[in-house]
Amino acid sequence: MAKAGPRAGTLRRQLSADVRAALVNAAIAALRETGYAGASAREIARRAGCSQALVFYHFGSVNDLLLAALDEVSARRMASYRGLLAHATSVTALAAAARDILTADLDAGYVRVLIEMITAAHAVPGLGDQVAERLQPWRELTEQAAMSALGRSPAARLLPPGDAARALVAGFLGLELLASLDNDRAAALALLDRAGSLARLLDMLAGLRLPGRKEDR
Amino acid sequence: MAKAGPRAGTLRRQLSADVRAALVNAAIAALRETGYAGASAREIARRAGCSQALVFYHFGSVNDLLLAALDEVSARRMASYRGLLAHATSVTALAAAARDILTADLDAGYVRVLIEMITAAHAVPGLGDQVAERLQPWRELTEQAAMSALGRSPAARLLPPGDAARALVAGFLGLELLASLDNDRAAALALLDRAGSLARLLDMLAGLRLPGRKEDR
DNA sequence: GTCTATACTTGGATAGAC
DNA sequence: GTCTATCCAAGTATAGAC
Repeated sequence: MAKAGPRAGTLRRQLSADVRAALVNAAIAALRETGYAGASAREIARRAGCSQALVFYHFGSVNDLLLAALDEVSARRMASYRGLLAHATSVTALAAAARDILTADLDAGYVRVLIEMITAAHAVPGLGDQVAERLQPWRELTEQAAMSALGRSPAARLLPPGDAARALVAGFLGLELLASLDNDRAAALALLDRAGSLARLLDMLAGLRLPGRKEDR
Repeated sequence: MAKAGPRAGTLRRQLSADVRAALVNAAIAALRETGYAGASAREIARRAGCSQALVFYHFGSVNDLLLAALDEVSARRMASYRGLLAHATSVTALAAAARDILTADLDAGYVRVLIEMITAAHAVPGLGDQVAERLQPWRELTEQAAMSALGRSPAARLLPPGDAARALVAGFLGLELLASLDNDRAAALALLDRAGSLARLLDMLAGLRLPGRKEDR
């Protein structure tokens, strides 16, 4: 997280890193609670308890700080969920994991941060590519999860993992938007429970058909 | 569209209505192309070719103009799609209609307008309820479509129309977000083609099971 | 009804003291 | 590295001429 740090790890350097971390955390909170428009240098500095000038000293511009905040969110998500998804080897397990993940994301506001940056990217020139870059690892993780869940079942023919991943990510984003609008995340979670039931059906069908197939030598 | 208009429909009144309409159209275009943050009174007036002061004269505030723009978008969507969805009496037909509708929405930028307002509602106090109000008819239309598509098939047990409608709306929003980010709507449409294949499977399953049921007297 | 001009506010970014 | 002070741009909203 430190910029370079080759020489002696002095106290000053440590304090400076603290400020950077505080600014990033404040930026995440501001994005989540007041949106991109409300995430101004002044607002973020107020939350971090420091001067507004430090935003520009440490990050160059507000946008670059917000991108650093998005990086941090991505890193946290990856650390938490990679393990959760690694063992989802059935559609049922994938649906259950998706439910846990959405719950955590809604609580932590990670999806909100993502949505704010995606929406802002539409208006701010050049931001789109940088946001897309940071979304990419997440999409890959989702695709991998879809692959291990669908496995070699016939469902993979009807819905390739790439498409499944896109649908899952889009679903997360859309559900968060609706949940934030009516301030009701229970409905979103109920929907994922339904998905769980459908997943069990899919796994059953896969189980019925798999033995009858005659490929893979 | 006119405010009241009880007396003689003079030329002046007509011209005034034209300005109102021009402002609403300019607001829609601004929301679509520059987002909520870029949809300022100055920008909208520039697009409408009139003075910035007229925004406040006719609509009182920028937010109220943007809500009028959302009303107009809702009205146009309803007029176009109600007929399209009325005859979707199978999941396959529903998927096909959804594909046509998403294509039209992406081209016209209607979903974009909606997303901008939903996202803004998160930050602007009091806006959420007004946006939710305007989203309601759309949700009802979608639910009705889901009902007529699922009909009395067993799928309706696993996925009630209300949940199906929520999933559809969330999917539209999420797909538009992703499509705008990578500037690629082909991927979103390809996904809906996949949904079409799955829908055919669902209809087949429903057809297999329906004859064997013994209720509804 | 429509315009120009302006008061007021907020935000990005920099300068310079410490 | 961190602060205060400041410049400049852009936005909302209103006043007043026409």
